[in-house]
Amino acid sequence: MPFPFPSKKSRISLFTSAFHFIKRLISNMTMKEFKQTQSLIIRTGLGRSPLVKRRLLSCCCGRGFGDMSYARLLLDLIPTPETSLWNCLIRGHSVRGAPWAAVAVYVEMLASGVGPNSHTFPFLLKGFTRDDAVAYGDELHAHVLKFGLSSNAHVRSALLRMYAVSGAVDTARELFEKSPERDVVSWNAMISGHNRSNMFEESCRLFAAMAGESVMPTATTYVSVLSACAKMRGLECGRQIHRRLMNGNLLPDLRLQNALIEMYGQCGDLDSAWRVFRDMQTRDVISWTAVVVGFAKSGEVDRARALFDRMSERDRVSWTAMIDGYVRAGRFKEALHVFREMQAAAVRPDEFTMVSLLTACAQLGALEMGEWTRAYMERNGIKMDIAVGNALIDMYSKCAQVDNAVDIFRRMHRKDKFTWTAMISGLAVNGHGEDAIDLFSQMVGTSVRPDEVTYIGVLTACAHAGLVDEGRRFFSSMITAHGIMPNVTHYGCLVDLLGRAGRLEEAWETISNMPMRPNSAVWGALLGACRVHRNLEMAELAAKHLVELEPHDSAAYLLLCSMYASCNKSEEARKMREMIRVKGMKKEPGCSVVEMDGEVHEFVAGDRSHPRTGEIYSKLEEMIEELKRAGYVPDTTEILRGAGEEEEAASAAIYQHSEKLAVAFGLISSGSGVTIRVVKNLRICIDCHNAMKYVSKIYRREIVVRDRRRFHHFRSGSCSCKDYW
DNA sequence: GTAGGGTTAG
Repeated sequence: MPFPFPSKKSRISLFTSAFHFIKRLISNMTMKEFKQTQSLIIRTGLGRSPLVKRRLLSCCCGRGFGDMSYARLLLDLIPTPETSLWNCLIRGHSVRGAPWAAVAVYVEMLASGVGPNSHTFPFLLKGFTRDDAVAYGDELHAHVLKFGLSSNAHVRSALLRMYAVSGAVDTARELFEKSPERDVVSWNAMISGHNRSNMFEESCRLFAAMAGESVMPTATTYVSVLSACAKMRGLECGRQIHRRLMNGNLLPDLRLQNALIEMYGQCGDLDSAWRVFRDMQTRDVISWTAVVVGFAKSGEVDRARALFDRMSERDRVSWTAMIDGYVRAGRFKEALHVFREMQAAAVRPDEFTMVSLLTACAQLGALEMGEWTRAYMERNGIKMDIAVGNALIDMYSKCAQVDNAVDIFRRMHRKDKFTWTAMISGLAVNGHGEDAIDLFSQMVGTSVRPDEVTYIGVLTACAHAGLVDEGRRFFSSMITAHGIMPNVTHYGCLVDLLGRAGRLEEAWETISNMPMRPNSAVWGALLGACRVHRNLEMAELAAKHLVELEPHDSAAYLLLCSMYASCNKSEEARKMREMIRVKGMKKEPGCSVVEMDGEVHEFVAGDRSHPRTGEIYSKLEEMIEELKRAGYVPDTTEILRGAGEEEEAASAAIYQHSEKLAVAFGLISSGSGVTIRVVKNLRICIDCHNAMKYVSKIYRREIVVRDRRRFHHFRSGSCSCKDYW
């Protein structure tokens, strides 16, 4: 039944109420119902009205509903669409995360002879990511100027945001400072933009400057500034803002309370974080996640887990935060377990989850799981961003697969300092010192600046490659060329570098002249060098310092013991053992992990907890016999024992070292020729190092042991470390 | 008939 034909004025009001009706109707509709409604509209004659066409188009482009190709058809039905209609289409593509399509529509609009208006650019730029901003940003900015839209506040804020997401804070600032008026939205865009570029002090400075210009902050402003305080651990600044908020009228506000929890949590003030959380009337998943992260980061991962278990809703962020909490706590197996729970809960992981997962794999040396993670990303279309790339490089390096790490490195289009640092260190610890140094010179040729961690990789590379003079040069160039002051770790590398090369006097001199107190790593490096270069006198001095720094660790004494023994000073060795026993010093329990079929198996010395423990021990027994037949003699100098204990007991203990158990397990649970990879928490002991060489030869297996300091690739009876470690 | 700024994870 057609509508009656009333006067023009009442016709407009009738149409208006019809539009509102249609709008309400359409908002919850499927596309099919929408098309049915549309045919009804056409039949009633309403469809001829440009207003109705616009409404239909607008609904089609809305979020969560509609169909862009159908919207396109509708637009094509309009003879000469004006800017607002094109804007609808542009907005549709933007909210659907397809900024390139939005740009294409914009270009088409221009080609059809229609110019943009002040609404066009906010729509167009809203969906821009970093890459879009880099690709189209400057040209679109030129369009803004050409069409005379640069004085519009909305357009300017959209441009500010665009420059901020691409990391071009300087351009954003220039635009901001040239603005005729700076309203609160543009200040907010500047503050969040600096947050995005990790320039948190500048965010706080802008916040102060804003007050100087009497611009009233909004809730958005406070959220951004609190986030900056959180990231820069600015607890005092954060507290001041909290006080201001309590005196103002903005609280309670969910987003602000979440930002407060986050700020307190990151700054380590868990009591305050908990108080804010406790006093909230309504909490969302972000509130819960923020408090879980707070506990996890302050080392209370079990408390974090207890809260996590109480969450009624868990999204990918909360799951990832929990995984990361275990990674931070060094509980990598549990991290992997949480990931499996996440999958069981059917929550889709993203690239953040992958980074945490890969970090756990790297630390465990779990290559299979790491490879699985990579394949999982490809299967599920999780994008490999720069952080994922960095995590992959690290994972492959820590699993001794340098070639794969290099492959990832080469394929990364963008590289940040973490990328370069991961690759340089990866090459260095895997024994490719020269390549690491080559890479460093390439890095210096780019705009990416090395930091103190990069230099640790560089110095490690020099040490492993025996490049003493280069190492010394790099050490001075870090100050002169890059303004980085060496810390105690750098001095440790330098001592290691000189010590390995047998320049013990220079190493000693370095320690004497360093501007800070040497730590145990520095003395440990010297002691290790003394052992290799058989300088008992200096070793005793180094050990003395080491014991002062770590009185409960027997490592230094054990090393001395073995030196006394090899210098035929058995009486000193005996006294040393006696002292260790009397002082009740403990050796940190050694622990080795080995991955088989994607599962991580953990062994401590004398471990009998493994389900296949019977088989493992009989293999171990057989293995020791084979080794002995081939000429292996157990070396028990590093074994703690009392005066009455016999050699036999000492060898029994040494046979059950965790890495031997791990290798025995590897031999029974993998096919012939398969490489066995073991990750140990301590340095590998002399006897195990020797035994591994025999195993690699007798069983024709490649064995890779990653210990606390480096990799040992055992192949055909010898080790890549050339017996220096 | 439509618009700009924000928070949780690496």
